[in-house]
Amino acid sequence: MNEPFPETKTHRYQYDYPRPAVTVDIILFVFQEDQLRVLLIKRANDPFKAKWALPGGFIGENEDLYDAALRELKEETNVSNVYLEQLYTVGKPDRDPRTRVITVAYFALLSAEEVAQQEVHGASDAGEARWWDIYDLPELAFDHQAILDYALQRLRWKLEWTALGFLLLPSEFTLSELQRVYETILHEPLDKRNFRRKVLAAGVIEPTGNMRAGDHRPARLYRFTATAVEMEQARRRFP
Amino acid sequence: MNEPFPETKTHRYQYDYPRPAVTVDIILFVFQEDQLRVLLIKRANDPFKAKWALPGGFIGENEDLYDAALRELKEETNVSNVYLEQLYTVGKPDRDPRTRVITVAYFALLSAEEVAQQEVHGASDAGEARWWDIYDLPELAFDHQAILDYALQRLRWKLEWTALGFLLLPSEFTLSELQRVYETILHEPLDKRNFRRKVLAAGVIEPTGNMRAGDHRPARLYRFTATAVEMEQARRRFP
DNA sequence: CCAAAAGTGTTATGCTTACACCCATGC
DNA sequence: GCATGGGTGTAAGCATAACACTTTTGG
Repeated sequence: MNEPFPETKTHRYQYDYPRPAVTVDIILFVFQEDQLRVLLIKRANDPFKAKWALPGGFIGENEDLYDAALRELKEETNVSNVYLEQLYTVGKPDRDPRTRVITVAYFALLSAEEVAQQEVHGASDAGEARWWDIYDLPELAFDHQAILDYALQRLRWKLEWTALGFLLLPSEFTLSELQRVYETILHEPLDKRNFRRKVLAAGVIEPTGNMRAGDHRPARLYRFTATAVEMEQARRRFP
Repeated sequence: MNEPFPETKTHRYQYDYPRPAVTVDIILFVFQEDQLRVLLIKRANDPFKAKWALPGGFIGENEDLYDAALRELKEETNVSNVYLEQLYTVGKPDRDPRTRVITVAYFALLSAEEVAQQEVHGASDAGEARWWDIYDLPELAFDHQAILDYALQRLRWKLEWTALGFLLLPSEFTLSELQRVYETILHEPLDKRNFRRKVLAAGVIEPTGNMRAGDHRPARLYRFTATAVEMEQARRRFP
């Protein structure tokens, strides 16, 4: 073996002009225990050691941005069936004190069913990972608070104009559960009758015929319709 | 002088991991002669030699993405007073055959007044530059057609939900002129009375008191209100 | 039988749409 | 006086918002 560099040295990539490092960070939203939560990872190293940060990492040499986000998500949370949408690209020169980093932020929605199936805690090699209530966050590393604020803004907006709410729920859900998702994300109470009329009129959900037995009167279960899913799939990607 | 490399060789920038090149490209819209137009530059070199491409270039080593877009715009068109908004980031590994390039696309709106003041043709050192009717475009280099399609979609959407139309007009304009902007961008005819009622009710424009003398009955001139401009300024930036 | 959540209709209001004619000016 | 674009109102239909009681179950 005739390595060009000794083993203790890393390989060097050389370019004629300076290049920034490019990462993807992911804002992964879930709805658990009547809370809207995001996944954060406690940083093991400086800078911002012991602060919480969005999961993410460097893009591969021959990897599409979307694929990189999927891969990071898979590495961190072991989920693959997820709604993923590009959010924004940040690139202030000093946002990472080590080197120039440009970050393409994605936001992701994970259904409750998949959250239950996955073991997310400690899944990261970057440090401790846990879910945080969006309305009770710790101090965040880098400019991640601003990215998260923007993600929440976009999520709210999409909720009002598209039919994204059910992506955070299991495949069968009651209208009250759906309403709680909306109320939690929008952070305001909604009128029950108007909510039901509106969501039913939109034609994005249909009754499954099943009922959810509970402590009290059983509730009709709904699923989202195939066309609603397709519409979101079509909208989510560039262009 | 003890240069580490001979003059004929460029300096080398070295990193431990591969890094993509990062560029900003700009979709610059103007409204001229009842057409919605974009600025394109004819490529002088391969790849895609003699094809038309969006103006853009590499980000500086210590330059914010937004600033890079502003600088490129200034270099290409000599304009600085412009509405600029981040559109999308594309990064398919093979979109540029030479090397891995990630492009942050911005879209920009230039008022008619400024277009008139600037000399845009030939302003680019990258080759011939000219305005193209958005509905009669040449074949484009790279994935620029897809980026442009997306920019147009976003422009239409913003036009319906915000009050962006007047950014393409001179500071004083008639309601008919404003309506023509909307009709051209949305690519559909609008009802004159409804259009006027709606735009006036929105409170984003106000009469200046002046009249435009023309071939026929003079038309009232309007300006957009200070609050409307501020609202757009506030909305445009991340977060 | 009581607590708790599910479910259900009507009215008033404002917004959107469709639609046709007179007005002021230059030539 | 005529051609050209500027300017104006109304009625119908539709979506939204406000609002309170009955139903079904488990304990």
